[in-house]
Amino acid sequence: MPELPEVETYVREIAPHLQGRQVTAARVRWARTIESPDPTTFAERIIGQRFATFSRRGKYMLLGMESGDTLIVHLRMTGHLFVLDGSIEPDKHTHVVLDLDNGQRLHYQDSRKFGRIWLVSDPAQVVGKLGPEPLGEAFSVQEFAHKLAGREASIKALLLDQRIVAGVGNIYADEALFAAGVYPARAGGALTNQEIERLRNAIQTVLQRAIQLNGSSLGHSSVQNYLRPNGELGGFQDEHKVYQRAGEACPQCGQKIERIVLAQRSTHFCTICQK
DNA sequence: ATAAGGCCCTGACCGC
DNA sequence: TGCGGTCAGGGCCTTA
Repeated sequence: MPELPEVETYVREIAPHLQGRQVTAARVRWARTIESPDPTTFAERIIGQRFATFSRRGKYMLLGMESGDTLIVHLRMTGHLFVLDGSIEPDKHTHVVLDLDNGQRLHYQDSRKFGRIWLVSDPAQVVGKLGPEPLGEAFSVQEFAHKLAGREASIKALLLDQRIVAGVGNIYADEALFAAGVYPARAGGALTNQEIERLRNAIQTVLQRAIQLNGSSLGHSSVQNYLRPNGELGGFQDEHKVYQRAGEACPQCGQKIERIVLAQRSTHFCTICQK
């Protein structure tokens, strides 16, 4: 599922295909994909606009238009963006199609229909409540410790809370907790300063390595939850130490990796290495 | 304010 | 082969 490294890869790889391109037509084939404005207004408003800037905030892609509007895309579980030749017709899972002035088309495809798209004048109305970027200076040990202080919820649940830190999802939460040697069910407020620092560093290390490898691709050919815009797989799934490896040997100690459910999410960890 | 549970969705997968 | 049930999960919403 697209988390920070996957969205980062998306932004980087799709930018050259969209930079400077003008939208000449827009089709919304599944209305609920467009969160704001309403789908009809969305289509009218985006026609004639030109892509100018490309960035990411948490798991949100921010495509800045020349007009000052921002096209915001959240891929959620199975969303994909592809820039394809205009001769290729959208498949049944393609919910939004933008025609471009060079004959190509931007397809938004999402088999589970969880993903959402916004066209707004102020991105803060969508991403304003997010916590700090985990790879930025704002994600300090002190700030992190402050957010965890007094919290009874599991550290796993808190890592998934985008107001605490933006961009970490189920995969990278499990991998970072393993790398930091922290048991996922521990109450967030019970972590020592040393553990909080280890966890912050682990989040950064894991995310940076995943970005280097263009993210993690999991799933099956027909329900591939993440593909790069060119259709290729990411590479970090081969370096997952615990995620979706229940029953396999821990790469550090050989103990069997366990799977439990926390915050309604599968959670994978080593009973020996994570305390 | 925090925590927990439901909801949205569809395809894969399992048991019969 | 077909059918029904279960599972996965991000973010938002409701409930306690």
